[in-house]
Amino acid sequence: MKALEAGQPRPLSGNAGLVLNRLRKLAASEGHALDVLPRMMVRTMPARSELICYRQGIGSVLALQSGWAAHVELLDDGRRQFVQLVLPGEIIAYPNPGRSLASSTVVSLTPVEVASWQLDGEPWSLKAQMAALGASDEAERRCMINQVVRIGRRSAYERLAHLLLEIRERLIFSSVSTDHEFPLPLTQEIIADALGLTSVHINRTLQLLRQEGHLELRGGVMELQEVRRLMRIVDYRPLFPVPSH
Amino acid sequence: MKALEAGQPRPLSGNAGLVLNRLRKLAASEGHALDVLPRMMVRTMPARSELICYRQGIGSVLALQSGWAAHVELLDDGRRQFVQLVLPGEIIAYPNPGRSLASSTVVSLTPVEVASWQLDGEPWSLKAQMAALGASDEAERRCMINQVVRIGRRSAYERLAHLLLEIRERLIFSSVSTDHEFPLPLTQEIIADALGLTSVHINRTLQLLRQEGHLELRGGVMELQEVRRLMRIVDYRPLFPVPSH
DNA sequence: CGACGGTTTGACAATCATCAAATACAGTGG
DNA sequence: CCACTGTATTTGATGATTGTCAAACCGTCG
Repeated sequence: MKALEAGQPRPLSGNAGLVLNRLRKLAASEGHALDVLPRMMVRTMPARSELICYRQGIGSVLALQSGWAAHVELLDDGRRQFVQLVLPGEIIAYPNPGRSLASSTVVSLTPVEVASWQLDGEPWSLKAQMAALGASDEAERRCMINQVVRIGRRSAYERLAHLLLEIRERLIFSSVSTDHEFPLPLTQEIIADALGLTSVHINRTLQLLRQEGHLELRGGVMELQEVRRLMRIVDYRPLFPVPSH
Repeated sequence: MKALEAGQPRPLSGNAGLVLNRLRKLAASEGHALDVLPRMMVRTMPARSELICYRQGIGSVLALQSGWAAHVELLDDGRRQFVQLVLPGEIIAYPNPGRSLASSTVVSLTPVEVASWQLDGEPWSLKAQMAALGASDEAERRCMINQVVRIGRRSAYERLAHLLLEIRERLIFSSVSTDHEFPLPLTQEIIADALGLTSVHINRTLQLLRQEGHLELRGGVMELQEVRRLMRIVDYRPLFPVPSH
């Protein structure tokens, strides 16, 4: 039931960058202005750490300063399902008034830096923070809906392409990647457990997508080709409203 | 984008029963006392109505006074996935400060009565209401996690049994059914679209479960046999903490 | 009765899982 | 720098689960 033990917590010096930036954007989308966050602490943890544990109390806001994580569920015969990925910059969990127990377990998929801070401050600041967290929650919910539809009603081919498109969009939103390339530090087995497939099948599907010229993957960097076309092919709908131009 | 049009809204006379009862229980689990709700309106709608529509504004709390509904997603080639069922007594949607747009479409699966009321009142009452809605949200999130794991990592046999067990538990929690019987007014096609399978396969799996003596289904009433055993077989974990005794 | 929606059945095909082994790759210590 | 170890990827062969298509059946309602 303990978690978040590795690494010494240290105050965050320079860039609260990713996290703060993303929360600003989310707050803005709700019509709130978010300037600064309370003093952050950062803790480094290796891959496969439990960042939070189901039913554990949540005292502060936790976010991924860097690295990847996921909400995970295990069946008693060893089957594993990643319910939802948590990408760099995104919120891991936060204390929601009234329900401050974690509703699922979150593990790191890579080495991570976990930022944490108390949810407080001046009323106006707090309001902006809550708005940002609410918007984050909302986005998370949409991702989970995507996840259900992907797994429930799409072929392996579609699942994989759709997930990659979603990762791309979320990473772009958090300003960690540009239009056509993004880091993908996941093993094929992890991808499999995120998509309800086997790693063998992920491997073959990946090859197929590569053969058909939809993607290139070298050294943990994914490059999707002709994103718009791929979106049409697998019926991908943007999570965030597209800026009209 | 319009919704909730059929039926005349009428004030709820007698029993706000199910909904109120369930919210009371949820509030209590958060340490709040919920006595009464603001004046409710009830509206009757046929099956297949859109109760709320994705991105539609939500002005009041909506709950299922009676009947069944579901959050639904459609792919452009006609594939359908029910992301989550909404059972009698449960909340359909409510205006969350900061994010008051519906995050998915909800349709009725049977004729329904939709109760609605404004989220207001004395501060202490409002607080209790928010606590109840928060707890409802939390339960919903757990259901969605269940849904992802079911679809992602379980066989057809397990999926069906697991879903039935979940429906049973939720209906018991809302006091609409007793220990060993519950109404199941869903077609096999609806169940299929909830489980990411085809109706043909649902049919065969149902027969199998029946043959093995796990269930009996007559006239829309489901009777699960030896619930504890079935729970063990499909690794079902209760949504709500079991009252210790 | 006829029509309609839902269920049931059968034959067959496709997708995806399983198992096992080979290959590539990264880190570690000599 | 190289062998050595462990983990991740790739490949092949085979099988199980689930989907597809089509038709028959059944109950209800007009």
